[in-house]
Amino acid sequence: MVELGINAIEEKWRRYWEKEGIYSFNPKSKKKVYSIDTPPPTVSGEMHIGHACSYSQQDFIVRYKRMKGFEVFYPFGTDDNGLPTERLVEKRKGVKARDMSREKFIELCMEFLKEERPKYIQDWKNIGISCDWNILYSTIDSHSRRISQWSFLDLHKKKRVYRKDAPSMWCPECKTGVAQVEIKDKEVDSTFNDIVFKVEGKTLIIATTRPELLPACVAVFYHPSDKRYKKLKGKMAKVPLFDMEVPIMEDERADPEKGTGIVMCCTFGDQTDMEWQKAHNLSIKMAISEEGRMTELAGKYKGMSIKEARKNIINDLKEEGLLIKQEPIKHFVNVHERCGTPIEFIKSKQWFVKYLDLKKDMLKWGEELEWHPKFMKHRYDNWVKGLQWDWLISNQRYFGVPFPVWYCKKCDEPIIAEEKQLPVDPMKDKPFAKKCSKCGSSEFVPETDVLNTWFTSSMTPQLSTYLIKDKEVQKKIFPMDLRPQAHDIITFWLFNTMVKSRLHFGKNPWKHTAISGFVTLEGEKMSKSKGNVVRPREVIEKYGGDAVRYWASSSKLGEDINYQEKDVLSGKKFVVKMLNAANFVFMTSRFLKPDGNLEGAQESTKSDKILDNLKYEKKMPKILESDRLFLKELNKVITSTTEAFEDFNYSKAKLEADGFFWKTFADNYLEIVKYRIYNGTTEEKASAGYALYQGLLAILKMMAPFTPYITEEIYQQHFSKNEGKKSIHIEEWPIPLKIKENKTDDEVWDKLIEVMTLTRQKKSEAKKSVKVEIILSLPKKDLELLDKVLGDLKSVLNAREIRESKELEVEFV
RNA sequence: GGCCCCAUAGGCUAGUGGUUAGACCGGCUCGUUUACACCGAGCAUGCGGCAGUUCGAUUCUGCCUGGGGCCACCA
Repeated sequence: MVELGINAIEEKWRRYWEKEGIYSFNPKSKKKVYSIDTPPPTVSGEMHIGHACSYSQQDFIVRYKRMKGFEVFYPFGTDDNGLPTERLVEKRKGVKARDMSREKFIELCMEFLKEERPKYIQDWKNIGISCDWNILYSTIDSHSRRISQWSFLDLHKKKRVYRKDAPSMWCPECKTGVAQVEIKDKEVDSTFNDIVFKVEGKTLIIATTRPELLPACVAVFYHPSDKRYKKLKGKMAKVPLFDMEVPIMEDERADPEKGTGIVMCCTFGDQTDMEWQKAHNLSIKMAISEEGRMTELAGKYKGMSIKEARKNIINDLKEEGLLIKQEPIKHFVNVHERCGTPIEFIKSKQWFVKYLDLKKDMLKWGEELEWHPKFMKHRYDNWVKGLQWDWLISNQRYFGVPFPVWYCKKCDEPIIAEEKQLPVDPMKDKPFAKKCSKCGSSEFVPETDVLNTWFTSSMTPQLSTYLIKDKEVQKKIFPMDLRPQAHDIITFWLFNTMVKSRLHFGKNPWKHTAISGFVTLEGEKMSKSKGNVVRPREVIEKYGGDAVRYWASSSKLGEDINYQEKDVLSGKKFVVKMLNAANFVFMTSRFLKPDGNLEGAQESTKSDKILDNLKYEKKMPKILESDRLFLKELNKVITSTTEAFEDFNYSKAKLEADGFFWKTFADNYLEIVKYRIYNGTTEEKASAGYALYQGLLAILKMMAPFTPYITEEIYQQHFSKNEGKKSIHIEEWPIPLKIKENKTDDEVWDKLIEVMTLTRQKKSEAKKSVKVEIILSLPKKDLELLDKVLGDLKSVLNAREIRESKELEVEFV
């Protein structure tokens, strides 16, 4: 007696697949390559159910392609550089990056990853993702650093990167630069203050929520069509409290409806202020420091926090009679998602990728990509059309890929590393150049910024492809066939990868993109802050990886899927049913008897009497009519499932294959042949046996992309010795069997099922057992139609006799 | 403010210019124990609203309503 639970079965095959290299990419293969740009998940401790879902969905497609005969290149990577890792390490280790040396912190991050990464990757293995785990990268390893830095070098050569003193988003609380993804909207209470400016001694009232920015005021704007202020054009306005005058200018971005219709521009209160600064070439005044305190510019308010300064300035304005009105309002501001502090714009030297000039091309590139589903392209187009800034790629952080750059200590000229010295750490390494090409100085200072994490992850096609050393093979892999990902990062990952690939290689990185939806719980997006998260580890533990995948296959590509535990339970039911059906087909002694906790498969000894084990016949024996009709139905479902897969419509494929298995195969066909299996002649058994064998094998193959574990279990148990493959997952995708056809086949099969259903109905209405013996009467035309299957019909309905009458009648014996 | 997606039984969903609109979970009525009670058979319940196109609309178009999302703005 061997106790065999579902988790143990899955574990067993997972090990087997790795040991046998079932999913290994063979660079020497003659087959056509199908390559996937697998999303590298951010190492975050534990897999999210959304990951489980979207990686399963891409895996369905990949497994199908593999069975279709492609040499599949399916790498895996983890995205573990940058802020998310820093935060996780800070949280787990209870440290603050800024309280320790940079070196020490980086060391801590690396240690943490070494520990955590394998555990994290295991989650992906557990849901049966069929990656080649030997083609593995991390976005912080030296391989990735080299490629990321090469990307910078190449873009520099192509004059696509530049360094500029520019404002960027900054969190004064965390004292760090902040990326756009880390920003969220928050509604806050604020006050609209009507403040008095003076123009030639006359009062000009301007409304603002940020009076503390008065010292940074550089201009005053009104809308060109605003007649109230037209007369002020070209004049100067005196800023209250601060002894300075600023020009009054026209700009369409000023909204006549808002406040008093005239607005002060302070560098940098918000994005519009930055636009104005640029558009009108205004001077730059920084009233707030990186520490979040008022600068010298603020005079007597210097050193105060933003809040303190606001309070004090308002009091002073009041005292001097320069504050006319205060109105409490609620409005949305951008805040740092971590601490909820409103974002400031702080001017600093940053690196950018120049791409705003390419917007038209970007739209064309998107056009050349095949989107699944199509409508997801709108997100991309929308984003491109709305682009207003070049791509900021430098971050003032610690744990990331360093810029391969030094600066001349004397003249600040950048010195770029050379390709052969990559990967390079400018804080440890020296540039090859001995002297500054501009001023001849030989003293250099390293760049301490790191490349933004998207700068590296936008190189994933190269991060994986370059792990294969053979250049000829690389050409077969890239451009890649498929980029699967979720829709939330179209504007980041997909877009940036597209840009990089175009700038570096002049071509799209992939042919297709498959965009998956989100997992919701009771209709709402899952998120930690809402507390409505489901942990896949627990779900897998309880129901198995196959069951989770089965659930994930029920939603269409691109559509959100609602998580319901009972849907995962359905997956587990499928697994059990499958095993039991195989058990019947082969009449093996192995018997799965699930107990309450769904643990159990066990060997039992109930073998003896049950007919001969199914004998494998490669050649088709003489096929009886109902078996032939069943195989025709099988052919139909093979065709439709294949078509669905070709269209990336895995959910339809699963629906068809699963429905065929449960209804046609298990509930109907098995019942039809049961009597023959137990009591038939050799010929009758052989015919049924052949159809059962081929039917089950095709079902297993069609379901293999969805439930890889149980299909492998059954394949190994019963089929591999005949079929000769090491795994069902490198089997050939089924094709319709060659069998004779008659015009009336569909009609006969449908009639057969109809008569079965109606008879069962009569029995049910009479509250009799389905097995009760009857005398069945059928109209003449039905009898003629069913002529060749009457024997099976009799046995499946337990009819003593089938007679002719006007309509279907059931008489109980 | 711009754009995108969705709307089918109590819940979650499939699907179609003419169909008895199909599953699953749940409900109800039964049955079964020689593959399977995580089973089998049967029953009941459904196309958000208004207009248009059409011989015919749940399906196509427009608007409305409701839900979800992306982007922008937020003096």
